[in-house]
Amino acid sequence: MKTRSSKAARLEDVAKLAKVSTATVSRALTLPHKVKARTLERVQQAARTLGYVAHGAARALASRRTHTIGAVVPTLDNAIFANTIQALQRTLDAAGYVLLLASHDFDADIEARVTRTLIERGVDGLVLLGTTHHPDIYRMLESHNLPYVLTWAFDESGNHPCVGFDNRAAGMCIANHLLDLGHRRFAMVSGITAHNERAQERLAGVREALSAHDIALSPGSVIEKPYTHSGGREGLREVLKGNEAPTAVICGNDVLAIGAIAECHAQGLKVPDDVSITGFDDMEMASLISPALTTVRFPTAEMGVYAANHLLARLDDRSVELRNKLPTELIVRASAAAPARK
Amino acid sequence: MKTRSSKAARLEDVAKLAKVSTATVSRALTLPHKVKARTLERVQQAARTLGYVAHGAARALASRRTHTIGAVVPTLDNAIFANTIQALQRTLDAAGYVLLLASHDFDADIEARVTRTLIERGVDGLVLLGTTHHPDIYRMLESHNLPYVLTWAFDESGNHPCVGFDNRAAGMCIANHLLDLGHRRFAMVSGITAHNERAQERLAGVREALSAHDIALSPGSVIEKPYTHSGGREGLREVLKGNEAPTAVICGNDVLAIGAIAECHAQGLKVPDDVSITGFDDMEMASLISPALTTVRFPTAEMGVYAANHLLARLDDRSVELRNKLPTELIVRASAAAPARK
DNA sequence: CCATTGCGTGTAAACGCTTGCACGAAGAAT
DNA sequence: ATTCTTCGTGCAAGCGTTTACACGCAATGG
Repeated sequence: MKTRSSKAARLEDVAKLAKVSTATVSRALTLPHKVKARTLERVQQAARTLGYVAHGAARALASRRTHTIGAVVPTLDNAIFANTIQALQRTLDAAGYVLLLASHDFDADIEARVTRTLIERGVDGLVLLGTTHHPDIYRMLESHNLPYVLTWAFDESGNHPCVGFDNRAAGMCIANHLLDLGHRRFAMVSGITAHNERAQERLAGVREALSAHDIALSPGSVIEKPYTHSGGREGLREVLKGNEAPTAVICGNDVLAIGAIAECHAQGLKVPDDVSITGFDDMEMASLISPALTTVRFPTAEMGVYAANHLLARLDDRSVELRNKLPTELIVRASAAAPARK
Repeated sequence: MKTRSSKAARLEDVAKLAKVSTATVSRALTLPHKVKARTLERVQQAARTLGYVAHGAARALASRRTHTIGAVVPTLDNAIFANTIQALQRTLDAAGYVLLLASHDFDADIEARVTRTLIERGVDGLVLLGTTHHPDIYRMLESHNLPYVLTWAFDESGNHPCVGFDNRAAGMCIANHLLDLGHRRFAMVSGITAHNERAQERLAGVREALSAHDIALSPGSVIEKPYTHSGGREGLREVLKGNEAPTAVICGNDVLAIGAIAECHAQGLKVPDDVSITGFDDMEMASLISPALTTVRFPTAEMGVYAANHLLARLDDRSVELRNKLPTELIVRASAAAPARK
């Protein structure tokens, strides 16, 4: 039963109907304990009959709060980021906040542009992914005094609030596992390392672990590809071209690894008999493909939850630890085994 | 080089620096062709030196436009929805719009609540998924006169703007394919059909195709499970319990199908030799698992693009067709084959 | 019994922008 | 030269809230 015909009800309409001032209506709706129970009820009743829905922009303008958090991610096409975002959104929603989402496809300039757009839209806080960002981004964050938190990476410099884990340690971890299995000839199908410290760190971790065994990755055995299945397929093909075929191929994430495994199948290579393949992320699919993927599990959903709570706390002027390093875990499955003796 | 110390620059600051009125600055920034080239340049220069970023809420309040589009999806954890959202966000971004995102985990009440929240935040338009929604949602859309578009389903009633495809036809299509292969004993691991016309329609389509061959799905051979891998695994187990084992199991989407195939592997059943498995969606993973999945391809990204353009057109007062039925395509791969002769 | 406190409410001034209207200048038409 | 447009700009009135402050009243304490 709509009472007004042309336009949506405003605070003033509710006030009139409840025979109180707009101030009281405003308080009744946002700080219920501040008004007498009797008034509260009248106001609520009036709001209900009018189908009142607050005008967010007006509210934001007056209160200088939008109750909106922005998130900028490389892409949602990778299920693993979608996972973090899903957790983030859920946690924000429970606290009455809404998520503004943007993606940039691993392009630093686009990232700067969309971040600006989000700030312009008045987000109360911002979730970014990774530590490497366009200087403009950090500049805007600072000049707007905007709470933010970096995810998916742990900022060793200590300059930025962040929640993440040690990508380098993860790289070392997987490399050591393969070394333990007896592998000595390695290749890596990495993600694009430019502007992506996650990819850089994983590669660095691998290199570090290998060098402890006096093994170096030759230039031809490190291929950078976009984080897609076809990137994994191509990467595997290129890595095989080298003079000495690797017995283990470390992929920059599970998507690449799954692509690489598919390519092995296509080429008649047996995994792990002919070649061991590993990933990073432990996305759900990792356990479902065959052979099941050996990988490193990252706390994707936890990061979303933590990022949300971190920002909510700061917006509430509650104190929080600025940085949070979450644990990772080596997940041993079937895709990596001891190399065939030759 | 920040010029102001404490607070962000406002329009007035820019105006002062450029020695024009705020009106002119506003116009220079939003309707550049309305001001003289010389003035425009002065204003832009001033805006740049001050690092001016418009205040979205104020702008929205005055112009009654937020340049924000809301989207409400069941979940992002299914890559296939993430795919549509990714395309949606990209298209909106290109037009200067921003995406407010919410999810509800297939809960109709949560959906109504978050939709309300988005409307409250002042979205200019709304993208919903499916045709079945809480009456409150349609009520709010109407009373706020809010442009919206339904996706992932084609509204046969003709009451709603939509972009989607014929889920029932897709169901018939996959069933007919299996019938053509010679299957006669079927089971279906469906998604939860309550409040989900997509799941209902696919099931109905399957039933319709089978009944043309005088085959009926017994109650025990239709299992409803959440759209998760483990749902697929459990579904397959339960479906196998019936007195007559099916030679073909139609799964409600690819996620269920992948789970079902994994369960077959776990049980030592060969796909497709012992049992054929099919899905819906043709998510990327469908072609990468083994056996590769026979499924029906849905135009997921196209829906996102179309939904964005549809809303953008209406917000621009350009005319658009209200409904758009996109084609689907049977993708024949290895997971379904002729049943073994017995 | 008066002063003090606290509570519930109203008044009105922001909040930072957009935009209808008015105005003057300059060019076009008569 | 005079009138009519057109163009570029400024003035100022909103847009729909929140919130500091003021006010009146009741309860409390001395």
